[in-house]
Amino acid sequence: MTPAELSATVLAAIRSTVDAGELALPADVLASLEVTVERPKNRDHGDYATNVALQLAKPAGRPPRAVAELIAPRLAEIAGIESADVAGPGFINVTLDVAVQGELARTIVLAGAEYGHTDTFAGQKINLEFISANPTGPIHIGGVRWAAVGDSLARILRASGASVTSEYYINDAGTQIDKFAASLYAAAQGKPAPEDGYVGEYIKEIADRIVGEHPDVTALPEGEQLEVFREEGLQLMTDQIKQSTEDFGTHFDVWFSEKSLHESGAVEKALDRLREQGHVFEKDGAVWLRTTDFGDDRDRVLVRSNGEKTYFASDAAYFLDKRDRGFSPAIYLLGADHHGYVGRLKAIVACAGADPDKDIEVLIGQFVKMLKDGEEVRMSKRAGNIITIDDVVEWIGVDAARYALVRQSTDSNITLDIDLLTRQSTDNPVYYIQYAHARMCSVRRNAAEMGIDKGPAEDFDPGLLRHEKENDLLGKLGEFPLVIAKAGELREAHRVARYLEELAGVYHRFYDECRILPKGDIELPPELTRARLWLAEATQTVIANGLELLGVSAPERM
RNA sequence: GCGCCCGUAGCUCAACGGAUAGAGCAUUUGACUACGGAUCAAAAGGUUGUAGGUUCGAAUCCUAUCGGGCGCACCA
Repeated sequence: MTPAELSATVLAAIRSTVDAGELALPADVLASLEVTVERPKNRDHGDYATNVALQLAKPAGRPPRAVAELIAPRLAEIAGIESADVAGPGFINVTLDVAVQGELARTIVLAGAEYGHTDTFAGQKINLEFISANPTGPIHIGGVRWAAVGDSLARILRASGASVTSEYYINDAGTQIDKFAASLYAAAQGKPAPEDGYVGEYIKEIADRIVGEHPDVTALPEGEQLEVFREEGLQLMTDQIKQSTEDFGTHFDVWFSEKSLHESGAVEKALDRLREQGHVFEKDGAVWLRTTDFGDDRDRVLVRSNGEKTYFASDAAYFLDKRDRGFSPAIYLLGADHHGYVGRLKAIVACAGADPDKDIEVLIGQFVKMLKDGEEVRMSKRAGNIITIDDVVEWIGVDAARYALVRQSTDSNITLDIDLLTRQSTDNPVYYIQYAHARMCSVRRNAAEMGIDKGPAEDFDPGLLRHEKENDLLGKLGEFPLVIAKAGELREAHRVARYLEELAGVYHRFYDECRILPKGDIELPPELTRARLWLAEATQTVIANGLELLGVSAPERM
């Protein structure tokens, strides 16, 4: 019995208690009631515990324990439930029959890669935009965090049934691109970089490549040269970013060009649509959007008095484009330096007649801080000390990098010690998880050599899995679908990572105490060996499925 | 000044408003005739920054305050 099935069972028991006239509950309370069951930390509290009686105490007008005393006996009568006891302030602790619990192993193995997937977000069409760093340089360590988190979030939401389009917004219009072109031009000419230009080593490399492919370029008039450097540089830089993210296991379904919004007239059209909604006005020769109507702290300029459209105008056009493509919500994953954008983005949505509470979500992630020799490293493109996504991959590999970045809540600043990273230290918990997976694979290899396998599904006897460590493991395996759904609902990918660490721990402890294969004078009933092979394979399945959600490999050997 | 995020073990971090706040690293001590020791067992480590409040129950919610990070453009 899975936790979800148990929740439904508890709900049914409550309904029948109400139907029998033993418990009075307002109809709306009963209709909207969500029963949660959880694995108690203390195993004296049964296999699962629910606090539903505590929640119902007030609407029922009865003490929580009294409510629990009504529900528990009905649960205890249900087939598969060994006992249901009232404890503490009114928790109901449920213990399942061993075989009912063990059945989960067969369920998981048969479901395979599908286990953990639910239809929680079925029907939702979600747009998930992340990184979207300017194509004027390689993705640095800050962007890498979003590459790991955003990509994992996309996978998690898909696993819970959502249709997700991952998207990278390329800021290929505007003055920063002019500066980029001018910087390339200067580098090619051997001149010092322009003021406020881009300086890194990569500028020289790109300039050299362009000159290599267009030997005549330096002979052209300056204006034409700038045009070549702009177009070619943009292309090369974008290609590099695409390559880097793909190498990192992060895939974008859509690469969206800001320039295309201008060229297609989408920005103009967006301005018209906002005008129709009545939130556009003119002042001091500029065109403004009255975002203060919707909680922004000041109104924003759409078209400057010199006639140039602002970045904000293309932001508005971009959101409308997403909306026209049918997404709700459009999720933006932004760095902490952009949190001031939340208000204005929401205001765009409201001004466009959409619902800022439903059609857009802005997730703010905190920065990655770096330590070297015990001191914080301040990156600056000017100082040429930027650490890129490719550097990180080269040092520790994709698995360790993605894991280190995704295992922590994006609400927290994280600190990465570069010395530790470059030393490829094995204290990264990702190895603990991968090792559990590799260990299971090794057991299966050994079993195969001994001519043993888990046997056909109909011969699996779930009632044999009665060891305490087996019970722990089964309980943890059962949580997986809920963890994924919760991580998706809260947009918190790190929950999956933390869960896998717990699961790997429970597996290692099971492995330590419960021998799977016979050896020498260790006697093991063949049917127990087979049952444990089912359990171990179920664990392997869940670890592999979980790592897949994080974009981390599940190696068969390490 | 206004706004967003954070403050939990020596360090890095967890904890749908739930029962005795948990892991890893580091420290101390055990288990190598190993189904892979990249493991396991155990010890030690905490007034959840501080002070109030809300309730059956607060690390979590509210208020104040202290400390840290990041923002407050006709820049992109």
